Amino acid sequence: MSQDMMRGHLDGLVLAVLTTGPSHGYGLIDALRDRSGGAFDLPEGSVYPALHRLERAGLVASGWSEVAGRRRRVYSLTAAGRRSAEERRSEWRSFSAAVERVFGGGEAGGAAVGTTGTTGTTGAVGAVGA
Amino acid sequence: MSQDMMRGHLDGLVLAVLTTGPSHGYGLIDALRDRSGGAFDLPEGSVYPALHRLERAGLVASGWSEVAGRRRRVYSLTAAGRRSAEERRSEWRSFSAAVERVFGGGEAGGAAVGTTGTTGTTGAVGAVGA
DNA sequence: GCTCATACCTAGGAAGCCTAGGCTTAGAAC
DNA sequence: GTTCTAAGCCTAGGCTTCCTAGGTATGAGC
Repeated sequence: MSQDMMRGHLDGLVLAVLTTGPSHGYGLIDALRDRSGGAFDLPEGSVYPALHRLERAGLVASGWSEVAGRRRRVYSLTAAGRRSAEERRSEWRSFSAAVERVFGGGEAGGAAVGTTGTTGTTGAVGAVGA
Repeated sequence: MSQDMMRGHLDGLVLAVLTTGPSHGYGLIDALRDRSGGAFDLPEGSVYPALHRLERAGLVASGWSEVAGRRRRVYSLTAAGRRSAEERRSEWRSFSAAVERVFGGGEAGGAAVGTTGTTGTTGAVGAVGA
């Protein structure tokens, strides 16, 4: 994978994980890694701020729980969060489909891209080359 | 669609459009809008800096052309740009598949998310609720 | 002459993610 | 008993990227 492709997608992914049940920060990181097949191995510095952002926005709620003498902050979806998770999923689908169209359109080699109506001019390019 | 989901994807999309042939800034905006089915209607302030960035990186080359008395800066892929376009496409495919797995995994309602080995504790959460 | 569409450009701001640190507790190692 | 590792949490600061909002110039239509 690479740098920051997931800008703007993290929140949706976190919400998606939380639709399966409450989780705490560390567990969420693991869940994201597992469910993505190892592709998303997010640093804590990404996930915790995201969770706080989502809580501020009222999409998740948190509570402390004590497990084996250790404090955990457990996050779960609010009603708004559940709605938002659905929205973000369908937004992702649209986005993904659009990207796919753009990437897919370039398959067939030579077709001109169309320079806004004024057709037949694109070929006459000066000093442009590989 | 929404705000800035395409962070980190713009360059790849621009390169993808240019694989079908040279284009200038305005034409590229049109091509992206058309090929995405209207989803990507990018402002010039996004596209021009992206083109300049790509040129600095050696992935596209530009040349001026005169069309109907108007100057156009026409961009085309370099050899490195073609390689990069391919790379970014396959990166997108991986990324997209990973996101799909995360979004898809939440379908079946109640399955616990797994809180890092220490199983059977996630349910015992304090004041967390919708 | 005015407006609109084409066509280019840039400065500045906002947002998001990551790097790099710091904190605590439990359990294992020695 | 001290030290180390892992589980957990957190934040400040920086970098990149995109968008907003402005600017310029030409040709066509009225």
